[in-house]
Amino acid sequence: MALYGTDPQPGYLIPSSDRKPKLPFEYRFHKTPMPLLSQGLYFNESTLPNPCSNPDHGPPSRWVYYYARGLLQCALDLTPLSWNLVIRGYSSSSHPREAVLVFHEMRARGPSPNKFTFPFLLKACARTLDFEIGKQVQAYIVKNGTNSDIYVQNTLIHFYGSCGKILDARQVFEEMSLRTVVSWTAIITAYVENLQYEESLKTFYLMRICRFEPDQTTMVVLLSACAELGHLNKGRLFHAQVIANGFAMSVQLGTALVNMFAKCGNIDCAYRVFSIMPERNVWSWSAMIIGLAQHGQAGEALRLFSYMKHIKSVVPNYVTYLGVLSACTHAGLVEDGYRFFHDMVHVHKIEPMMTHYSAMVDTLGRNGRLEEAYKFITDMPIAADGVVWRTLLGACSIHDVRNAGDVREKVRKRLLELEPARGENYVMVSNMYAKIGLWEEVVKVREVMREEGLRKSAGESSIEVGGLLYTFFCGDDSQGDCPHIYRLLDVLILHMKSTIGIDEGNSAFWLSD
DNA sequence: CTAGGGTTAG
Repeated sequence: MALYGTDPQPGYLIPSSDRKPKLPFEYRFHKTPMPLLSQGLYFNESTLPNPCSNPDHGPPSRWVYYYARGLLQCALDLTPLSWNLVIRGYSSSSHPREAVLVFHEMRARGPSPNKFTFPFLLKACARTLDFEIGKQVQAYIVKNGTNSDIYVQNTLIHFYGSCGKILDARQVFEEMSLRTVVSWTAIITAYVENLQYEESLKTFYLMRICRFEPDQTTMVVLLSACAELGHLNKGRLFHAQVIANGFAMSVQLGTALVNMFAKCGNIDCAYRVFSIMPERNVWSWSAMIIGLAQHGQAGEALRLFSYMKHIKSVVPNYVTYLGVLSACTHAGLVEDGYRFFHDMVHVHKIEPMMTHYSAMVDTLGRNGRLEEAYKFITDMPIAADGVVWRTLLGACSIHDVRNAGDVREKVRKRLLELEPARGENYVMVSNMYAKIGLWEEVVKVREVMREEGLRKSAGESSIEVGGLLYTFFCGDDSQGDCPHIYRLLDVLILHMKSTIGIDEGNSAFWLSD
């Protein structure tokens, strides 16, 4: 609930049958003095403030909403503009659903919605992922005759993309008679949001063939696609285009570049971009901290975090803490992990998400503190998910497996109860037993898998060689010289064993299945 | 009064 700030609670509807202007219930019981409608209108249509005109200024105070709604109720002969402003306010607030309710009121007793109404309304539907409502809105748009408006069409693409309906988004895009760079970016974004990164790049090439020039927003989206694909060469190319086009290094563009370089394995370039960014916010800092943590530079990540907080006075958010906790995991800093976790909850009032819990479990587990990790899980205020249990099971497999029987068995039981249909879990359990030589258990687990018809779903990875991206699956031998690849892998494992002392069990664990 | 954007573990 803390997330909702001081907004009014949803579900409040002004009864349309009530002719006499009356203040809403919540309005009457509000503690702070507020302007009374009976003393005349304090706002008119042109001065009605947009409660969310600048999201950086925090959530709007609740009376702004009540006042706006009271105004809609009391005033007669309102133009669509008044309604649109209230719908706009809600669509970018933390209660976007309310925008839809206001729209219903508008249809029931207000003027006819116009072409400005729908972009706001669809934005609200996109934010609430309300596909059914949005679909109805689209039908209404067609009836209303505003479906040829380019703003409406672009928002429709965005809406369908957000709801995971990429085909609907594509259809809207195809049927457009006129497109702008915004339309192209919207459909490219829809592909990225739906994890179809290759398709997003293809659409970009098509965009270029149609002689549209990308802008900053397009580049930001493409860079995030490169980051997800790990496609450093493409990312570099887009970076070059950013420079060649003379695009200003905005916060979003800089953050996207930092993230792309970090995800593609070039932490030095990430840091270089980060250091020349003219402006940074918590997202930029988070991207850099996560990048450093993922590259094993935990000390640097924590130093940066401290610098961000104390010197730059940037307030960390839950993503920043993901990076910080992951740095603690990689550096084996259990006590620091506890301390950061505590700060996150009690100083910054951030409610931990499952990922934060699993990072803590990972930190404890990797340090061999298996009992403690188990207790941490059972003390969590929310039920642990499969990821958390798998994290701890993984820790049981690498730490003192022979003596960890107690925790190990409890974890195995909980995991298989929670996700009995997930093949990967059985593979993990079976490998763990194999490692400590409990072969009869291995046979039992494999038996269960066979009976239930369970298989491990194929893990997917990709690697860039000579500018070409190769995507492959677990056990996939379609990539040409397979024996050669495995021989090379053996050499690499041998090298790791001799340099950092990876033990036999571990490499067997990695290579299984 | 309108459209598209960055950060999320193992």
